[in-house]
Amino acid sequence: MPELPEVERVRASLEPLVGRTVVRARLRRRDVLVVPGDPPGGFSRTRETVRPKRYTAGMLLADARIEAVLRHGKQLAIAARRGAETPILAGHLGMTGRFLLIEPGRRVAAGPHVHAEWSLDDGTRLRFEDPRRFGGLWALPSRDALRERWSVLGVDPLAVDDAALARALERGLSVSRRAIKAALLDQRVVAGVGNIYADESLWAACIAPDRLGADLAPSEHRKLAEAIRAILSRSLEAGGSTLRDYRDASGEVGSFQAQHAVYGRGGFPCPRCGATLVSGVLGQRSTVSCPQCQI
DNA sequence: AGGCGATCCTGAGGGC
DNA sequence: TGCCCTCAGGATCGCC
Repeated sequence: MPELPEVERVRASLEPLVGRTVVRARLRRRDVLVVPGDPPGGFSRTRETVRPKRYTAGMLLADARIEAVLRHGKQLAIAARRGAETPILAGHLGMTGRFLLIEPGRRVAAGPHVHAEWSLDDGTRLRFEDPRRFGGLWALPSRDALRERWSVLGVDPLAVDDAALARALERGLSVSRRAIKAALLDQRVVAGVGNIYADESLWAACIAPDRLGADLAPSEHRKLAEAIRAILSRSLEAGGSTLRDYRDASGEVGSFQAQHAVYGRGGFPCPRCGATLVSGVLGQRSTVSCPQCQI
């Protein structure tokens, strides 16, 4: 489950693309790409029959020069230039999505879930694969379109402080009148926290996941903001958490899973107080917490 | 209007 | 050993 640390590693490992020109782009599965005119979630997710819009290789950045690889929360974007145009290819890894960079001359067998492939002017190839297809690609016409797409996202967890967290939690009833864990999973509140780091952060801040977001005290905003920053930056240093699928674009795994205090550790002792960690379901997500020291 | 349940999808892993 | 069943989970849609 790539969250911010994992997505940031993927972004960094895609940096060698900057300056390269895409000489060939190929889409193998039309339904992993959302193009202008498609329903927002992609035509395959709508119940009614929607005729797919035409897509062009240009939407996948063919003949464009890559200028930057960007990230906001868990969202990625490859920004490019083709003459006066500045096309963007945005991406989300979902649960099992991967970008894979293949050096010139290297052969890597393609599995059954390679949905898009690119060739670059130096012979490097790029693949997007995603067995479960919770991820996807979005073709955007401009940087403004990317800004608009990202404008709904909340603050960056690496920079979140108590004031920003309090503001996000108090912004409307929708965010505050629900469990703090559910609020943390909402990308409009803090962009980039997912199930693993929500549980880890709440444990580090000694806050029970089912507390209402609106009921947190100012001191708890501070502790939680500190916990989110500390855990995400430690995970980033460790290369993220590799549970099953996660790899960066060079195929490297992360090691932060060895430092998880609660995620996946239900029934085991709390590393802080020794009480048995309890796992349950909150916000439709498996949730592990310490019943004794998270209050 | 906001909150929450259902939904998409495939492979890993447990049980027998 | 091999099959079958359950479960994991981000984001969106639709219902209350």
